[in-house]
Amino acid sequence: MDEARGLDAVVDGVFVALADPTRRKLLDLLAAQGEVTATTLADGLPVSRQAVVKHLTVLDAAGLVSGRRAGREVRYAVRPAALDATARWMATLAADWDRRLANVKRIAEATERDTP
Amino acid sequence: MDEARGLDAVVDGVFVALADPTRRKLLDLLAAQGEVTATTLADGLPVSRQAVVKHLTVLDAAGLVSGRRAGREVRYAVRPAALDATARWMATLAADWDRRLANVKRIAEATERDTP
DNA sequence: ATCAGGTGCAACTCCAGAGTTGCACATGGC
DNA sequence: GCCATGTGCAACTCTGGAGTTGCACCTGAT
Repeated sequence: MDEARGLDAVVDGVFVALADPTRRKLLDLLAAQGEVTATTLADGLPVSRQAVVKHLTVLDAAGLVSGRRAGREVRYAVRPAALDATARWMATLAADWDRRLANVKRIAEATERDTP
Repeated sequence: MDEARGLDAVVDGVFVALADPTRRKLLDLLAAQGEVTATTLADGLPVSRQAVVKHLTVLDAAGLVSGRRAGREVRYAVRPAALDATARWMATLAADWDRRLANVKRIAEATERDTP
């Protein structure tokens, strides 16, 4: 098991991770190439390998990627679970807002009708 | 109309907006209270009104909230559309990753079988 | 044994943005 | 007209994070 934190913590990590454009580009590359090393990823980006490693650490903490050693190199790959969980969380939230907005609108109209 | 930008720009704005905990708290309060002023919102948070106003500007740019004047005050409310769009975008992306991972795994196993 | 390519660690610079304070401007109520 | 309340604008501080550089440490290959 790897998730002892609450859903809120997961969601928070994902948002922070996805807020950076370099990290999103990194996820694009990883999704396209499968299992790649940090050095290879740095070749396709305008930043140093160290910067890539730091980003991968953030993405790993967010549960969006994971790396495994293979000899002298570490291959990283994408993990859809956290992204999917956050997507569902957001969809639920959006639906909740819709519901509340409908309520507020209804009440406002009723009040408006009483005091024109 | 209010959306002349691409979907990527919308998604980017939403991620940046949601990455900040104070802004998420702000959205919570807005969703709970319906239409509120910046001053009222600041009362329920450990930050100044000016900070709240800045956050509301970011949230507005992301399409997550909108404010309308009512006399001498500006009432803000939540807008589910951008959140929902981003949620769908993420869900699609997660599904895409799943698909790619299945492919990569299949190819890797085939290669492994050829060169044991 | 030696070399090359990859990783890990640490110290450093730099700037965007989160937050503050202070004041000027508008608007509704009295 | 006067006051209270809310908004808008500008300048300022300060911390976190993105990025860099330099070097030491492994590991696979020859």
